[in-house]
Amino acid sequence: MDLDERKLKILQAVVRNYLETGEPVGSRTISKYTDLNLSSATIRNEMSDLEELGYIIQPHTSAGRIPTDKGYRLYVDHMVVEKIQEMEDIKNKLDKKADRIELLLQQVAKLLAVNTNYTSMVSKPHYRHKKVKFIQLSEVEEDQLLAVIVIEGNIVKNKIIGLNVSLTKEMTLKLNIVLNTFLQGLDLTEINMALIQQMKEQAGEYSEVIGCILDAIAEAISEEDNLEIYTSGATNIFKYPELSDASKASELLYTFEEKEELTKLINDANEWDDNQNHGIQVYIGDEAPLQVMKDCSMVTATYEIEKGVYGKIGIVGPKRMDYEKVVGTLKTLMVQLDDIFKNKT
Amino acid sequence: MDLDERKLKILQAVVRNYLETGEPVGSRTISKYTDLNLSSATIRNEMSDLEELGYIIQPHTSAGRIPTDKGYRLYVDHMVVEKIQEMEDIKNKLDKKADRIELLLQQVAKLLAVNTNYTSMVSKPHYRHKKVKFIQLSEVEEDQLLAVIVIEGNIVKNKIIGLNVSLTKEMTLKLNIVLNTFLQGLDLTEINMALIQQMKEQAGEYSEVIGCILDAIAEAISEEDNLEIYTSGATNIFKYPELSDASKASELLYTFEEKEELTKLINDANEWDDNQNHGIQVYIGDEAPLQVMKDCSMVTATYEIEKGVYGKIGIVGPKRMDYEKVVGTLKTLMVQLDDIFKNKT
DNA sequence: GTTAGCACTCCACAAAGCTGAGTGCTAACA
DNA sequence: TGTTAGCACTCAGCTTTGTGGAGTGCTAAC
Repeated sequence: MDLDERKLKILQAVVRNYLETGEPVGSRTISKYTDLNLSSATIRNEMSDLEELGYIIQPHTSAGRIPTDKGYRLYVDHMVVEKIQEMEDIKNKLDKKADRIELLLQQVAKLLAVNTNYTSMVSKPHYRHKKVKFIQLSEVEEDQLLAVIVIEGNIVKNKIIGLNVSLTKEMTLKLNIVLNTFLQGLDLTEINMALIQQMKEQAGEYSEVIGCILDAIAEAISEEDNLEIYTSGATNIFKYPELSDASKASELLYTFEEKEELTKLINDANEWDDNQNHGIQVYIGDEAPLQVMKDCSMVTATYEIEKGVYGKIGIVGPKRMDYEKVVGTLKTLMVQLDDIFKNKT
Repeated sequence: MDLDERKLKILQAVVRNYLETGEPVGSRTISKYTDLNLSSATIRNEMSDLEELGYIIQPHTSAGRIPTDKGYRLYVDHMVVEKIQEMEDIKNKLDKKADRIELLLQQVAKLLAVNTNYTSMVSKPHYRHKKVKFIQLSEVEEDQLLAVIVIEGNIVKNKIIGLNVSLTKEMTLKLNIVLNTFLQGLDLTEINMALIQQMKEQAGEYSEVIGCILDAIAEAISEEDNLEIYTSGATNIFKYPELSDASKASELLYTFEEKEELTKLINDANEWDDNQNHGIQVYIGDEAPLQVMKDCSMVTATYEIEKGVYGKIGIVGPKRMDYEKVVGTLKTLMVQLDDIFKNKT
C-alpha cells in the first residue's frame, strides 16, 4: 500500500504545482515539470493509481487532478521543507510602548497577516487560577474609591467604586491592610464566605465597601479567564477565489468577527509538546474542529510567555496555502517571541 | 423647479417601493401602489419628468426607475416619517459588569447591528486636554513599581515600572506626594521641562523613576486621545446583493477591519447641534467623505457622555437602507444612552 | 390633461455550438 | 513487463443565438 518513490514524486509535483497555480494539474504538465523523464501517458497511469488510492481527485472528468485532504496530509507530513523565512526583526516593528500584552499580541497578529497574506489569530494566554498579588485602595474624590488589583502575571485591574459615605484617610489605610493581609496569595476558589465574613467584621461600618471590592476582584480574575483572541487580515481571504464567493466569505468573516467560535480551534490544538517544535500543527480541511473551515487549512503554534503560561498563534488560509512558507514564518516568529518574553521577565 | 404634489407622491412611491424590493420600479406598479388613481401611462409621463430633473434614473432603457442620490436626499429630507422603534430596553441587555466604557460601547454597537441588520460603528469619546487627577505609586515587588494614573473622566491607566534599585517605603510615599502636588490638575501641555527638573531635584537619587512615570503619564493621556472605534455586524453587508460582490465587500470589510479610515467619517460629522436631534445626519453615497462608501448610506448620531464630551454612533448600509427604521432606532437608542450616562455620573 | 394601444428596447435566461485541455484505452515497442 | 504514441472521448467554459417579459416612449383619441 505504500507508495513507491515515483508515485511520491508525482504526488509531490501535483501538490506543488497546484499550490502555485490553483488550477488542476494535468499529466503533460507533470511530465515536463519533473525530472522523471516520463511521458505524459505513463504519468497518466500513475495518476490513475494515485486517484484510486485517494490522494488526488479530478474535479470532473477530463480535468487535471487536485490533491485531496489525504494528499495534502501526506505532503505536509513528509514533503514540506520549511523555507526559513527571513522576517524583519519584529522587535523593531513592535511599538515600543506596547507594554500591554494585548497591544503586542494584536501587533503580532497584524504582522503575520501582512507577511503571509493569510488570516492570523493570536490568543491571549490565560493564567489559570491566578492569585491576588496586591490590592490598593485610594480615594480619588470625596465619594469615589479607586481599587487597583494586581494579579499574578502583573495583570492590573482597576475599578472605580462609588460610595455614599466618605472615608477617612485612616479608614482607607485600614481597609488596605485588611484586604491585603486576607487576600494576598489567594485565588478565586480560596476566597470563601467565612473569609469574607471575617473581613467584613474588621471593616465595621464599611463592610459594604468590602463587598464591592470583592466583586471587583472576582470580576477582574474571571475577566482574565475569558479567552481573548486577536485577529488580523481577515479580508485576505478575498485574495483566494476558492474562498471569496459570498456565502463562504460571509461565514468565514463572521466567524472571525465574532471570535467566539475560534476558541474551539485554540482549545483543540495540542499543548506544548516539548520537542522544541513550538507545537506546530497543521489542520487540513475537515480536520479543524470548525465546520466553516472545511475549505481552509490552519497552522497553529504555541508560544510560552512565561514558565507554564501558553498562548496560541494560528494562520488560516485556503487549503492550497504555502505550507512551507507559513511553517517557516511561524517558527521564525516563535524564536523572536521567545526572545522578547524572556528578556521581559 | 419645485415639484408639485403629484410628482412628490410619485417620487415617494418609487423610493418606498425600491427600498422594499431592491428592484427597479415600473410605472404600472406605481399606478397600483398609490392612491392617485392614475393610469400607468400618466405615471410614465411624470416619471419621465422626474428623470429629467435628476431624481430618478433608469439602469437601462426599458427598465423601471430607481432613485438617484438626489432622489434619496429629497426623500430623506422631506418624506421620512421615522418609525418609533420599540427596542428592548438596552439596560437589560447591557452586561451589568460593563462598567468600562469600552465594553459598553462595544455592546451598543453589537445591539445596533443586530437590531438593524446593518453595520454599526461607535466612537469612543475623547476627552481633549485631559488633566491629571490623581497618581498613585505602589511597590508591587522588590524592584517593581506600579503607577496608577487617573485622569479626568475617571479614566485609569496602569504602568508597571521595573527598577534596578529598590525603594524604601518612605521614599515611595515621598514620590507619591511630589508627583501629586506637582501634577494634579495639569494637562500634557502644562507639564514642561522646568517642572520636570524641579521634580527630579526633589526626587534626589530616584530622579530616574520620575522620568519613567512621566513617560507613563504622557502615554496614558495620549493613548486616550487616539480615537478608538468599535464596530459590529460588518458581515451584514452580505445581506445586500448590491454590496456583496467580492471587490466591493472586500474593500468595505477591510475598511471596517482597519478602522483608521473610519475616523474620517466620525470627524466629519457635525458636532452636537443642540436642537435635541442628537445631531442625526444622513450621508448618501458620495456625500460620505470616504470613497469606499460610494454605494452606501450612513446615518450618524451624537451622544453625550458627560457635559461637553461627545461620541458618535453610525450605521452603514446600502443606499436603499430603511432610513425610517434606522433613524428611529438611533433616536430611541440615544434617549436610552442619555439615561444611562446621566445616572452614572 | 388623461388614457389606451402599439412598436420598440433590452435584460435575463436558456439552448446550442465551439474549443481546448485532459483523460482512458489500445496497440506497438524496447 | 514497463513505457510510449495515438486516438477517440469528455466536459468546463466561452461565445453565439434565440426567446420571453417587463417596461418604456410615442401617438392618437377621448
